[in-house]
Amino acid sequence: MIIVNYNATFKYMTVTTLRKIDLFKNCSEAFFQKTEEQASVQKQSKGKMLFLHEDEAQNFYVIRSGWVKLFRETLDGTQAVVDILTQDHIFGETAIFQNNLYPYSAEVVEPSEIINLPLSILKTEIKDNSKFAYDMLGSMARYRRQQDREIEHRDIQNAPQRIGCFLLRLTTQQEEGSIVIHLPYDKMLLASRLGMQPETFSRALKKLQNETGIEVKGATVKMDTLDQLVRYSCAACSSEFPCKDLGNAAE
Amino acid sequence: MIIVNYNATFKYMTVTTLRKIDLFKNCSEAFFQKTEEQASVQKQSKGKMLFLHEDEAQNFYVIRSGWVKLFRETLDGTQAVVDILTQDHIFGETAIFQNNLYPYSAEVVEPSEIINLPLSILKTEIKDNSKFAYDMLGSMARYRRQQDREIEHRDIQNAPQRIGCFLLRLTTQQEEGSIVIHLPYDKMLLASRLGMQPETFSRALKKLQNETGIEVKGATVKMDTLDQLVRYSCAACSSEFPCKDLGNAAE
DNA sequence: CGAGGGTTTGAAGTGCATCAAATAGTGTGG
DNA sequence: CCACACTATTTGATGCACTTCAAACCCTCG
Repeated sequence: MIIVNYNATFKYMTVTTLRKIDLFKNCSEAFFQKTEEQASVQKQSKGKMLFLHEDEAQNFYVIRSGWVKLFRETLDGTQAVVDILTQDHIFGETAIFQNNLYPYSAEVVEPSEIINLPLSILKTEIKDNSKFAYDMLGSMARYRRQQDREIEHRDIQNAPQRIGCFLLRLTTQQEEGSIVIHLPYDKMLLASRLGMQPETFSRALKKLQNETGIEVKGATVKMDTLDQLVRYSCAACSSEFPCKDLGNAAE
Repeated sequence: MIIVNYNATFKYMTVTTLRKIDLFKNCSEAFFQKTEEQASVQKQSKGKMLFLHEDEAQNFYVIRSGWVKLFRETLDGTQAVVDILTQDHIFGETAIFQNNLYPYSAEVVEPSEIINLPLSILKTEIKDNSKFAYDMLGSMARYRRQQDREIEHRDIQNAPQRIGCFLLRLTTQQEEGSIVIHLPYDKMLLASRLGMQPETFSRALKKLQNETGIEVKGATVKMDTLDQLVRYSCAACSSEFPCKDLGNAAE
């Protein structure tokens, strides 16, 4: 009896989570009902591989909490990070358009709650609900824009600037007084996210301190104002400063 | 009278061109009729700017022939190439999802024929025709995949390998005997497309010759077999060799 | 407390960028 | 058809940013 109730709660929470996600705002009741019936939610710990690049895809995923790394690797094991996602983001969904093969591997990098849903539900909703298809196109377009920016950054920003830019995108919209940022995951991962070595990250962060007067202690970054950081990082970027609106696959 | 006939021919050709493009295969007759009425085709020469980053967007574009560069630039004029497109590819269409602002600038880099179409036609078709919306999602997913690969390449391939990889993607599927490739546009542009300086491109191409035995003369590249090139470039990539199926915005 | 990873620091090497200049190629007007 | 002007491409020399390898330090968690 306890188990049944627990599952019921879980499933209820799943739909609640999905309803809060902007991408699903125009989804049909049929969609939500099917997700309620077929979702499974799992608590995953660091290191768990959810699927591998080129795996046959049955499901897509929604992150309820935690962090997940998407990446690909070459035969010799060198790995390239595609993205690192958190709460309310979806992944694995593009397999629908890729012959049902995942275009990257997915690994949990912080303790996470992951919602697991059949791709078929999503596919049906896209085909039957043109509003949702439209929203999904918008989401893809934003993601594409973000990837373009990523390529640009790696072309024209140096390591300290890339870190500064990343920090700026972590700040919440209107900060007042002293600004405090917590790095969302460990520095090794951050380095790979930004396309550099951990050693380079460490040195670049130190340089960023000297150049902009931010204070770094462990995973905490403090500063009085964003101005310095903006002047330092955004000079080497084609976007104007409050550049957070570029969005992501789940928005 | 002559002018009228000429325009009629032009418009007829426009629709013919669009019908051949895979992305539009499921478009409605209403769509094709509207494009016939509202399309304008222009011959553009090298250097022509079609629109600027952040411009208010009214139209999207289809390339009938030639080459177009999409790029963004920082205040100091440094530019980052987003993509370089040719025949049957569309661009500017994502402005629909970006508050009607173009997310990049577009410049003609070789003499080109460009078809000019109102975004409203496309938007209507997406909303009314779920098959087309679905195809468009597929196209976006493939583009996204391609961008992911681009980031990966810049991370883990060096300059000569990136050139080799690019050459491999230029070869047509089943080559027999001696293989000849013509570089599609000038080397400066190619360099920026691959994220390197012209000087680096020149040296890297020479290195690629020494390492793989390809013969380069001007814009022509000759080789007996792809094997050498595959071994040299694809080692530093997460995709298996015939990796051309990754597609593009127009496919 | 000790083991094992994350992080920092140091030293050296490498690849690409940059600056400068020579050379090749292309289109122009005479 | 040639010479000039201009641009693309190549070559050389040098510098810098990031990587790599190695070792120390630090943290946290059993």
